[in-house]
Amino acid sequence: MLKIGRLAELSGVSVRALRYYEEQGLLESERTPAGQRVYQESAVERVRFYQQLYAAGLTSRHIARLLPCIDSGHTDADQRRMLREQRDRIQAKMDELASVLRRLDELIDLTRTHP
Amino acid sequence: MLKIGRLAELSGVSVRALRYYEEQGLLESERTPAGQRVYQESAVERVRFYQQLYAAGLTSRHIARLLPCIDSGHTDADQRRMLREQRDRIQAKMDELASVLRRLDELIDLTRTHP
DNA sequence: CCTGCCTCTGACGTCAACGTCAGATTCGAG
DNA sequence: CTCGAATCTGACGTTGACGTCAGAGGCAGG
Repeated sequence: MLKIGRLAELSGVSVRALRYYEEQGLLESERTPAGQRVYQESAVERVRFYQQLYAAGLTSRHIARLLPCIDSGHTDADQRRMLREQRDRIQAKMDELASVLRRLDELIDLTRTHP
Repeated sequence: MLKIGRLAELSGVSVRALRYYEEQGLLESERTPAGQRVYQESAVERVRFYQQLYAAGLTSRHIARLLPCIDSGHTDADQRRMLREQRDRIQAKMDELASVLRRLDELIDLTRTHP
């Protein structure tokens, strides 16, 4: 059982971010009688996963729509379509990054021989 | 010789974006006597390259600092450091994307067998 | 000369994922 | 009990890459 500050530490995000995730419907929390948030240990992994998804260019809304798949393993046609959509988008982005990487490497080589 | 609307068409960005690039010092333009912008054909390629760099997570300022390397092929120590910095950042991001891709693929597999 | 589209500058609007601040509570160590 | 640290809600601020709108002027065809 973690309080919000501890979860923030363990998962490497800010307290504000965790409250924001809850606001967006991504992260549930129990409450103490006084109203303080309490999380399961498993929340650490979940928050880290969210960070990866954000870094991959998904929005809160995308993630919210993926949650049912992640939690239940069950999906309707729409969700499966979205999963593939995001998958393809990420693949495309990787290709683009690879292309930029090659160009930067060329530049680096070029400026090593031409200082 | 291209006017701004034509360049926007050919390079796939908005007219507003082109003016913004100029504002940020990324794109020069000649001017007609009446003050309208005129570009070389080579601007098309350049703008497309900028789009790739933006997509790779660089900011206008980053790109502006890279311009001397791109144009002259000469660099000082600071610029070389920055080139490697961006290169490494992009590599790290690709690794992260690859990781997310694997997880999404797992999910897709899982939801194919568990519809 | 008229007209409809293009372009100009300048300025405010947008969107997402938080940062930050204020003021009030609550917790926990001593 | 006390007092500093952590937490709460609510609300406004930030940043980057543009979108959008207003008002004015330029350009080509008929």
